[in-house]
Amino acid sequence: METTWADRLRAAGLRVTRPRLSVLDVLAEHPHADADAIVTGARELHPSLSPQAVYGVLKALVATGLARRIEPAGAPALFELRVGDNHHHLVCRSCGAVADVDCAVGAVACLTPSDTAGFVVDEAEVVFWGLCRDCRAVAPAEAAQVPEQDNRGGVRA
Amino acid sequence: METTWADRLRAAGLRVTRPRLSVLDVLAEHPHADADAIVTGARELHPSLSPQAVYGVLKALVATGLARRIEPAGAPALFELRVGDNHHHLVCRSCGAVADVDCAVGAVACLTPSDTAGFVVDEAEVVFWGLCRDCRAVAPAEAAQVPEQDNRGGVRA
DNA sequence: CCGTTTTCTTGATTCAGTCAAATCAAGGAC
DNA sequence: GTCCTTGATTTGACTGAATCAAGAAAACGG
Repeated sequence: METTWADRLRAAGLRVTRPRLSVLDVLAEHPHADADAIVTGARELHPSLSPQAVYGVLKALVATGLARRIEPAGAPALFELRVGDNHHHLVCRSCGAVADVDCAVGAVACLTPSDTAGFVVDEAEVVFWGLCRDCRAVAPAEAAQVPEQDNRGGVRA
Repeated sequence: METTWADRLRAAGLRVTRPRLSVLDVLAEHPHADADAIVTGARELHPSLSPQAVYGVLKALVATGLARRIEPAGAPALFELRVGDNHHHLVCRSCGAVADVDCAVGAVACLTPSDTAGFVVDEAEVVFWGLCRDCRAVAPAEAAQVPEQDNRGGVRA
């Protein structure tokens, strides 16, 4: 990695602090971590780190575009460092695992709703819901009737 | 409307109760109401209605497929009665207004991510973010730099 | 090394939503 | 029509994510 996290923080007009580097480190290792996981992970590098500090750091990172916040329905917010590359997400209904997926073929069509109802659209967010490989393996029978999580609606395949 | 709400409740195996009819009434009038708005609205028809009752009713409606729950990032959950017609949503970053949008041309492509990473996808959820007509009119200057809500990331148009 | 400014810490608070026990009503049986 | 069983609602306490505020600490330009 040529540009260090410290460089990127400075470039974004943020001071380089230990909590911020710790959080960035955790995010680099766990690309879709929630605030709690980040606190736990970052404490290995900076034991005195408080949850509020993490929230503050994440807010700063998101505000400056270094990180992105994603909020899957029914789960705490997740944070990721992949920004500006137009990717979407696969979310497992069972375990909540998240995987990145590059813009699908035909994605451009997604950006042009048939009727914008007067809205000026600046972003299209796509979330694919399903079961990850592990959860399929663990509970293939329950796959048809996902427990506690049906009827989120939307486009059915 | 030929089939009444009472009929639909019975068809779904649910008892016909005043709280449920009140909630359905409010949802019919406000197609994207949050729990709080539903409580307020339903109390005009049934003053003693408690918030927990509304949560219970909504849970039952969602579980039986009579209603759908949508959870825009950063806002309380909304509920709607349009189910099973594969529509998506336009959400205003400024005021939170939600509008329905029928499946865009090319929507089928949305259901086929280029790489599913081992997931079995059963649903694709699409949310279009932008500014509604009213908010554009009120604050055309702030439109470029949306207050308190930037960097949600995703596909940029 | 010092001072200013940003950032972090500590603690309290909000808000959406859930859980559990007790009461009450819907709708079938009689 | 009345009783009874089951399911729904009420009441109240509780969880968990996230935010706010005030003081302490650290970053970094001079």
